[in-house]
Amino acid sequence: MDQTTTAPLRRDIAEQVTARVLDGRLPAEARINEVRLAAELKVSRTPLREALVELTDRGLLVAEPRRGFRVPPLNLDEARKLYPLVGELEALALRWSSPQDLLGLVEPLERQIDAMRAALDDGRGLADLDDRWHALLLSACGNAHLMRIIAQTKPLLKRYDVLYFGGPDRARRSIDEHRDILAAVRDGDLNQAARRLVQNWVNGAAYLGQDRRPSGR
Amino acid sequence: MDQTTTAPLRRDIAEQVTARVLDGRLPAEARINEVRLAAELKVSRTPLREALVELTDRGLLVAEPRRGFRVPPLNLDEARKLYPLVGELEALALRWSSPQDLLGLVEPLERQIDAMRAALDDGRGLADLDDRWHALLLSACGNAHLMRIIAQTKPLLKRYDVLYFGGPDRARRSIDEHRDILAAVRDGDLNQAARRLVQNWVNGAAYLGQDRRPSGR
DNA sequence: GCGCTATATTCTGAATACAGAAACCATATT
DNA sequence: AATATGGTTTCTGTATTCAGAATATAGCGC
Repeated sequence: MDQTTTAPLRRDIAEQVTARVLDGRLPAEARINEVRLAAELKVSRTPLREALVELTDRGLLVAEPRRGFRVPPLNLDEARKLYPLVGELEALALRWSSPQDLLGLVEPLERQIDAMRAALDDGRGLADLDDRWHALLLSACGNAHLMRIIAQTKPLLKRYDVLYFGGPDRARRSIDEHRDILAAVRDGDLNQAARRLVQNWVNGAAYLGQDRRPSGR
Repeated sequence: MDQTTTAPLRRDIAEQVTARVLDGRLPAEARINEVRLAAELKVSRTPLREALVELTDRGLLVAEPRRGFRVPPLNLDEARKLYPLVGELEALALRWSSPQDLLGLVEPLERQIDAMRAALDDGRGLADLDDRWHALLLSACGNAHLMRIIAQTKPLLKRYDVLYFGGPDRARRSIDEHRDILAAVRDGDLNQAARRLVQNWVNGAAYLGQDRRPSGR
């Protein structure tokens, strides 16, 4: 069977650096000190730099000529463009999915929605469930390059995602949107489903502008 | 202009390696010998590897766990998915362009089409003009991430593009399609223009099936 | 002669070393 | 006191070195 294929070190590192950018351990605007970060991650600079180059190519970091890597500033304007972008990319993936395979996904997708309803108050858990739901929905798309692009683009958006944490009202609405998307899938109307999927992301962007309310309740 | 800003070496290297993949000096299936390639490019392995990591992340190369980097095989099925993908990405960029800015582009785009008509027999020059036309058409799109994705995806397709080189008949048809796209832009009907843009790419894919032998022996 | 195993070589992946640019700091000068 | 300036230190970008896996080669047994 499959032996333990040693993944290249840069893969792990890229994931860890991504996590640090998303959770703010590497905050916006921060310059990255390669030696210190390498020490923290217990690796040498070489694979770390390879990971940083990867992330820079995806837009999660920026490289300034002789000044190294930096976490780009948070930019509401950029965020407002990213949400529709991910929406359209996912919509494309959905339209290009195999309709039969999609029908097989209806039931697990339904169950996931139930799970989300049960986790209305757990912001982080809900975000995870949301991610998995979208991933599952798009798992029937055979366009590998599109899927790669989506996977590489979503972290850019996640950086803003964590900011708003819509709260239960937003969560409820999003769950309803998921239900409607799923209904269109069940009907075999992929175009309708795709439109609703875009709308789901666009609606997510709408929550960016307003002040971030602490999730107290 | 600011010329003193030394671009990182990996940028040059990535471009040179891309060129070698596209023109076949690094043929499909070829494994990349890092020391040899570094010697040929007169650089050390470190920035070369950084460039290879970049290109792998874009899908132009593949990395096998402990066997290094490889040029992925040509895959007609992949190509047939890449053309519509680039088409949809460009269509998106067009729909998101500033209508006013687009109107300002109509005249230069018209001139470029004339230049293409004059270069009907020069396959390589024509391909260049085509590239520039599309780049110009999308230059009014302000979505930086989408533009980056497009720029990173097109080389994947170029690998197949050079194979067919449709000939003057295909060229003539493509030029007509460009004219029709431009007409829709002139009318301010971006959706129509976007649809025609997708079709232009899809038609490009149609020329792939022809004279390319598969591997089965 | 053919196949298998042991050994040598090659190559990648990672660590370390080095050179030059940028940032920092302290001092001196107006 | 504020600012310019020279020197020092830090950090990046690149080169080189090292270790271990993968592949090729030669030797050995059958």
